[in-house]
This record gives sequence, C-alpha cells and structure tokens, in this order.
Amino acid sequence: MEPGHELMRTRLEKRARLLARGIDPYGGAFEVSESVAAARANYVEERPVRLAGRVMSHRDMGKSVFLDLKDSTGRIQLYVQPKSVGEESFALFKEFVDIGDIVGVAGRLFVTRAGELTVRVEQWQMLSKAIRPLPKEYYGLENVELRQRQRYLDLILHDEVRRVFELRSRIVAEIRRYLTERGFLEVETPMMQPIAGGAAARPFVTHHEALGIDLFLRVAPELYLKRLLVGGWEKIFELNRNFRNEGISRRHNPEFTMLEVYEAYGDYETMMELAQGLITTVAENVLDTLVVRRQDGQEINLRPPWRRVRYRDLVEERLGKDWFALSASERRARATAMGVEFPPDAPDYEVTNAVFEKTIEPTLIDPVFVTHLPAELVVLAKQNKEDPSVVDVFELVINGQEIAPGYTELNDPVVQRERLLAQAAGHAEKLDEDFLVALEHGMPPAGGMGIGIDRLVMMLTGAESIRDVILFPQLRPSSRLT
RNA sequence: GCGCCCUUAGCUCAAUUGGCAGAGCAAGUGACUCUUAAUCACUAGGUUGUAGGUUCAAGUCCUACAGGGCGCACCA
Repeated sequence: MEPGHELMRTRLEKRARLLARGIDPYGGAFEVSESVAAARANYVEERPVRLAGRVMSHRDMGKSVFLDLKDSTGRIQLYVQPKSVGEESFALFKEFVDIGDIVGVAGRLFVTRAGELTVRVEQWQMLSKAIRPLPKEYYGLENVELRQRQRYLDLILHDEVRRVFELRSRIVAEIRRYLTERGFLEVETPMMQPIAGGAAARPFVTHHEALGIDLFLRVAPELYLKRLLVGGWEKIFELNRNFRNEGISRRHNPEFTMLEVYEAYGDYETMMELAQGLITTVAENVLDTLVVRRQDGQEINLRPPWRRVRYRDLVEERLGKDWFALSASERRARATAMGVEFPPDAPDYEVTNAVFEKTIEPTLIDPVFVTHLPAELVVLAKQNKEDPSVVDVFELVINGQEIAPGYTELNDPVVQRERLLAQAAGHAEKLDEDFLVALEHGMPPAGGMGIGIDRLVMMLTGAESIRDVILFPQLRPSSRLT
C-alpha cells in the first residue's frame, strides 16, 4: 500500500494533527499497573487500573464508545464516555483513536449489563499511532505468504500462532534447564568456519575482507565441540543455529536450530537415555502431557520406555526376512517395485537406506530408536565391536521424522582420518586438519547426540510445516509488499 | 533445479459457456450514552501479480516472468 492510499492518508493526517496540537502520537513510557490478564483475574468493582495495548476493534455508539484492548496476555473491553473521561478528552479520543493504534488507559473496572468485564476509561494516552490499517480480525490473515512476511500481523491477529512460538520459547528454556541441572555446560563455537565439517551438507560461503579468506557458515558445530572434549570438559552442549545450502521444504529451512550434546565417558546408549529423559521431561513440563495429538487426530505416544530396534532387524521386519540375503540386483528390483528411486550407481547400502527412508521412516509415529546403522552412513561414529560393518549409533524417529541422531563418538584419530579421507574421496584439502590434530592429543570416549529443535517443536505442537515454528522462515524477496 | 496448483479492493471472498469487476468487514460522512462480528443511511475504494498474445470483446483462453503452496530432487 502506498502512503497516498486513502487508508493511510487519513491516518497520516491524524498523526500530523496530533503533532500540530502538541500531542506526541508516539508517546513515551507509560506506567501500567498490571497486565490485562491480571486485571481480569483480580476483578474488584471500581478498582483503578492502568493498562496499555493495541486497539483491536471499536463499537461507536455516539456518546459512548466500546473498544477491545489487547496486550500479550489477553484482551479487555474499554468503555469511553464523556461523563468519565471528560468532554474534551472524549472528543479527542473519537477523533484520533483507530483500530490498530496502541494506547494507554487509566480507569476503573466494572461489569456491563451484558456481563462483560470492562474498564471505564478516565484518562487515555496515544502511545503509537498506526498509519497502516490492521487486517480485519474477524477474518484473520489467511494469506500464508503475508503471514510469514509480516509475521507481526500474524501474531497480532492469531493467538494460536503466538501460542506456538511461546511454546517454542518454553521448550528451548526447558531443554537448557534440563541439561544445565545435570551438569552440562553450554558453550558457543564458531558459526563462521574455514572448513565446514561435521555433516555432509553444502555450506553457505561468505568472505572476510580483512583476512582475505572465504569462510563457511557452519553446517554443524560437532568438530569444535569435540575439540572441547579434548580440552577437558566432560559434559557440554550447544543450542544454536546451523546453516545448510539446500532446498527449502515443509521440513527444511536453510537456517535451523540444533542442539548438540556431548558426554565424555558415555556412549550411544547413555545418549538414548538422555534423549528420552530430555524429550519426555520437556513434554511433561511444557505441554503437561506425554500424548501429542496431531492435526489429523493421530496420537503420538511419548510414554517411555521407547522402542529400540536395530536398523537391520527393522528392515527385515518391514521388508522381509530375506532382504539382506537377496542379491544386489534382486534388492534393486524390489526397491524399484516399491516405487523407490535411487541413482543407478548407488551402492547397495544406499538402496536399502532409500527404501528405509521412503517406506519405513514415515510410518514410525511413536518414538523409536533405530540403532546400528551401516558404517558407511555415519563417518564420525565408532564401529560396533562385534560387527564392524555397523556403527554404535541411534536415529531417534518420532512422527515419521528424524528428530535426533546419537553416536558413540569415534575417538581413534587414525581411524577417523581414514574415514574422513575416504568420505572426501581423497581430497586431503577438505580435511579439517586442526580437528584431527586435536583428536591426536586424545579425546575421551564419549557419547554425542543432536536434536533438531525445529522438528522437535513441530512434533510437540502438531505443526505440519517447519515454517509454522520459525518466526521468519526464508522466503524469496518480494517487491510487492502490501 | 523440475512438475502441478494458486495470485481479483487494506483484509476475507464472489463474478455462468469469453459479454458492463461485485459483496462483507475495514475506511470517510451522518445518527445513536451498555455495545461486543454493534446497528442504520450515504460516500469513496480496482491497470484483476507483471509483460506480451489470441479475440469484436479477456478476471476467464495462450506464452513468458515474479511471488507463494504442494510434491520431487538436493539434504549422512
């Protein structure tokens, strides 16, 4: 909308007229006596209150005006009439206050004949004159693009959206509390890294002018956190943003929030205990339940203990006892018959994994720890002592999505170098030599895990898109913002 | 990156087989001192996402582009 638009022009003129009268349309500090919710909760007839918030609607009866005022805790009706606010102040109020403006009011509580708890306004102050109109609250803001680009409108208009993000905040706070109480230290490691290691994902590139070098936004903090294990901390975590230069989808945002936890002298099994304890505690303390209902009505039952099953056993359970006995070509034929696609040169373990991800993972609704994945899939984990073809890891799947991987971390610097070299296909320049040098000084045996916070919040709030749990999801720039 | 779908007033939505672009709310003016999706009367509000094309005539059909949604690909 252009400033010349009539809807803006009338409001801009009101702003100018306020200024001309010596009234600041953008107020200043306004001392509130309490929140709207507190005012409602402590009703005493004629009790004086001072409240501030946004005007959401108004019903003008001529010599008396009713409005709805909304703050972050709730909404309350205002009643403005000349008898209580004064003739002059009433005239100003009618002339200048519009839906969408932020006002402060002082008045007394009463209940209308219709039974509505209301503030009879005695004084008011303009705190912020909105010069753009608020979308009609009754209809809401349905346009998904506008809801994301102008999230503030989404938050003003939709309490359920606000609630999701407040839950997210409490979930994150609860995770920090849970880990800190158990002796884990929160640390911060570089987001700008000379080599983007710790995950096989395409990084974003940036450039440091003074150093004259390219840097990468981190795809994972893992290799730095392990340096800290070498440095002698035993229990550490980092809860912050990762960046991956990949496609955007219902489950992917280029920047996303990840928790990584490391515990010296632990292993993937202690990490399974930690993951289960953490997520169930968060659910109980934040949601007050261990049964989450999805939008389609299906329930996710988080009651422990959670199932643990070996990758191989789960694949045989779902795809047939003979799956791994098949010849490679038979396995490919069966995978193709199930509608699973894979590159023609895909190694055998990738064919099975493609089938796993397409046909098994989406059906795992209640939490399942899938353990002992093929070693090729996980280069930073320790191989199993009995079966070196698999690694001591788990993949926690809830609601058909990977929520958390966990490892017995590889701490043999010689094996680690070999596996990273093999992964880099011989490109030694891609090796994080500093990390390998750190490992060579001795890293204690350790368990580690990562929890995708966005997906955890999706699961716990029933959100179907990652954009519903990220305040400002990545969008293409638009020039036609209304 | 590929495929399918969507885009009409500030917001939410209509518009028959291609035939004068409409409504509700919001806005402006007026009435109303207990309303609450307030009510009543009147007024204004549009290059139908952008640029082309077909046609006597395009919101409607065709092409390209932009933005969005979903799916695929990418993503250990």
